[in-house]
Amino acid sequence: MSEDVAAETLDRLLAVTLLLGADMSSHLGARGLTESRAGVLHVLGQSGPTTQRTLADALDVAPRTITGLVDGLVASGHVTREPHPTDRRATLVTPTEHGAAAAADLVSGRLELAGQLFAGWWPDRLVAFNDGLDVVLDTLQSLLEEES
Amino acid sequence: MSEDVAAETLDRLLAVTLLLGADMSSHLGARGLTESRAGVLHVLGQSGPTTQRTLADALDVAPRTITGLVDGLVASGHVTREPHPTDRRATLVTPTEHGAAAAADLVSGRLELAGQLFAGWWPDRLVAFNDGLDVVLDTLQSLLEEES
DNA sequence: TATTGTTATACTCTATAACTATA
DNA sequence: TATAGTTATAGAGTATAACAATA
Repeated sequence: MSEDVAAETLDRLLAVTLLLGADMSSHLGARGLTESRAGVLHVLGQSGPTTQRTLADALDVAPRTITGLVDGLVASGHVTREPHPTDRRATLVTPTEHGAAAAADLVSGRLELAGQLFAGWWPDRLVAFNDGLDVVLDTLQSLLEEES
Repeated sequence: MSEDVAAETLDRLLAVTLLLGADMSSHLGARGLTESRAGVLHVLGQSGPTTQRTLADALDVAPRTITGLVDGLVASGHVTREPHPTDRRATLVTPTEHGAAAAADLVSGRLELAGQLFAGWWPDRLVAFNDGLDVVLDTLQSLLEEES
């Protein structure tokens, strides 16, 4: 009985991830961004001009991948490559005005989405749902640590 | 105040989707499958031998994409291409024993994951969480319809 | 010797257009 | 004429290995 409900819940959770992903990437596409490139922009928005090596570590991705992502962001005018002031090996990736505006748009878009999703919820329900997500998050983290 | 909680909740939901995706694909990778190829196998498990055209419609993907996915599944021994008995244009994609076993494994793996995630939850909490997900699902569907 | 970022290469997924064989 | 599946081509993301320049 409870197992059926658990399976249903997982199904719903998976369906939510699908739709959430679709919604996010439709917003990104409208701004000429992809998910990975938006991730780079997001890190830049929080840390300011950043080394590609730092970006690779922050996004847990190979340095070569950052090269490609930054190539794309430079081509679309979201970002520039500047020489590092003290380390001549490194380059600093810096958002342009256009890129900073896009990053700000994404943040406000996420706030708007949060509002749309949870607007009609009375506080207790929202808090309970949030707690539930927290438990799921912890469990998933433990599971992933076990596997690795 | 409530807006902050909403934003936090969305953040947690996004974090859950990330970890869930990581967990799923680690299981898939262990079986030599990718997400899309597992989707093909899943459809085959439910419908039996299937035309590539039908697969493309079921997965909402271009026919050319199915060609690639089936190529991969044939190479990994999960699937065979058989001539269609009456329509010589079409090919029937059929799971091998290995493919059928992998599909069954994925189903039981998902049940196991559901158990691990929600095992310790008392029924009321699980039902409430499930209802919350349902609301989120409905809202997301309306949002996506608006956009398109 | 270690690190930064590159080129080279390869694999997966997706998509469009043009084409062949068949219905 | 329409359909099934293909080749051709392209772009996105990821990954490994080898390498140049610099620390």
